[in-house]
Amino acid sequence: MAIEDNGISLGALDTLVGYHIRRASSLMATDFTNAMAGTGIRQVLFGVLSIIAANPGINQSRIGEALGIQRANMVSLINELMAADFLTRKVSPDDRRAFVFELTAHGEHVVADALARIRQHEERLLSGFSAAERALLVEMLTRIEAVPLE
Amino acid sequence: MAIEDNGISLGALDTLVGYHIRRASSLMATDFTNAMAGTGIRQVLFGVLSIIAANPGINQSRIGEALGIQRANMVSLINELMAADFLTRKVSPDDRRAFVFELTAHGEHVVADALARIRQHEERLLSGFSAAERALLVEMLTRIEAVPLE
DNA sequence: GCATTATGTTATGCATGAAAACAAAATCGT
DNA sequence: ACGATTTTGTTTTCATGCATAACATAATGC
Repeated sequence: MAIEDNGISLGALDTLVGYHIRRASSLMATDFTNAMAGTGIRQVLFGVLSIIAANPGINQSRIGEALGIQRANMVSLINELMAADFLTRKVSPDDRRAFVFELTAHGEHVVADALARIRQHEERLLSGFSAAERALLVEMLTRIEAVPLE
Repeated sequence: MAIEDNGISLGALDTLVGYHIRRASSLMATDFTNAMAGTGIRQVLFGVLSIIAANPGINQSRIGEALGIQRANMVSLINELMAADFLTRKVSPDDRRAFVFELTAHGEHVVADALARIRQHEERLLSGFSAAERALLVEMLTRIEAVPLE
């Protein structure tokens, strides 16, 4: 059983993939927050913006579907992004219940800026990884994401 | 840019390691919760128990240090585990401010049961991974954990 | 045309994590 | 030995994330 720098053993956690994913996720989230300080962009919000940028005209439910966010929790996220003038929202011509979204010019700019910061942030945390290693890591994580939970 | 099963593109997210770690973490957390239903054990609680099991006599601050949990947030976790009779807490002979912890017999039993469930849960989500791949994944994640955030 | 499903919404609860401030004890520096 | 500093556990508070239930309105299926 490996002993950490601080002399504390992780015990069973040491070999649990889930634990290390959780820790890495928390760590990256913290650095992400720091990297985005002052921009008002959080991980989820960037996710939503990225989906809209790549799928203009997408509706709320499908954004949530892509990101694993429930319909109910999408509402306040969209409100937040609308209030910040990152999005335009129109009633779908095909479905009067649904809204379709696009980025505003301001939103486009913010996404570009955020992306630059995020790339620096990832570079900072993944400087020890070659491009091939990063791709391999993403590929492995994607395989986990692909597992159905019943 | 890759298109997902549902026909929605992830856009910039697609190549961001942080996004995939976040998604995998959330996914594993959900399945963990299901796997532990009825036991009262959550990811954090198992973490604390595992640290105590591997380092009997450890104090509260150092548990938090090992897991990246702040002192303030350790308090209610410990209270919860004490209330469930998983732990014994004694004042440290070396430091009258500090408590030292050990698992109760009940706690030992619960950890063993939880670990069995967790191994099944990991097996379920990582069935597509060889032992070498799992080790590689953990090794890569550990390298991220090792990066100082200033 | 009626039952069912989909979309967006409100409200609520629980869990996580960060921050500030505190008392009591230990440690450090001189 | 004594005063300043640090450490330990604690309370309180806040922001965020994620889940569930229930609802009105619109679309779809039979």
